This record gives sequence, C-alpha cells and structure tokens, in this order.
Amino acid sequence: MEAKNDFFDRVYEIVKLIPEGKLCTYGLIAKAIGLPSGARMVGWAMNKSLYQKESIPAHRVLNRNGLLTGKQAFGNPFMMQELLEAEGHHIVNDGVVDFESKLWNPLIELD
DNA sequence: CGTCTGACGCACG
DNA sequence: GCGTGCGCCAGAC
Repeated sequence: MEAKNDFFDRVYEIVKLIPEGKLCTYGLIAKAIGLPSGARMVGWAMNKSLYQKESIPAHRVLNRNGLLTGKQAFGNPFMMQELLEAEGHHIVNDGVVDFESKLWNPLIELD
C-alpha cells in the first residue's frame, strides 16, 4: 500500500477489506486513501469496479447518509438492496437501517 | 487546453 | 428538515 498505486487501486483494496455484514462510506474510504475530499472519485471508482475481474463488494459502500445512491449502477436497481439484505441489513426507502452501527472504519484496519 | 460530468460532502438560506 | 450551490479530483470530449 505504500506504493503510489492509482487512486482506483487504493479504493479497491479498501473496499475488498470491508467485512461481510459491515458497511462503509465514500468519504470514509476517500479519507483512508489520503483524499478526504475525493469522495466523488471513490464512487466513480466503484462504478468502474463493476467492470473489474475481481469481485468488489461495491454494494457495501454507501454515501455518508447510508443511502443506496449507486444501486442503479448494478444494472438492476434492486440488486444492491438484495445484496445488502442478504448480508443481514434492512433497507428502508433506499437507506440502511441502523447503518451507523454497521459502519466499518477502514482507518482502523490501516492503522 | 477548456469545459462538463460524476455511486459525494458540506455550507447556506 | 429540504433544496440549492460550490468545492473536491480525475477522466472523457
């Protein structure tokens, strides 16, 4: 991780580290890679991650509001919700219930 | 090289 | 509490 990996590679590594049943936010990941203001880039990388060979749990990444902002990117707007529910999360109005409690901080793992 | 856009985030009204 | 605007960084045109 010390190498100057591309912004996307950084994001992918963090997202892949997200434990099942846990969630994370764009801003949090952005901060973890050293770009606290690059939340938009994280989301962008997520969209691109769907085209990567590796399976990136992009559905575990939500905005700071805990909303499924990128559900549409999965091809089917319900896909992201189903994936999250399959991991024991409850979705209401495109938002994760008790999302903050399920939030996972990448900074802890990188510490 | 200038401009627009984007799975965001925050400040303001 | 909600809508709007701006900043943020990187890529596409």
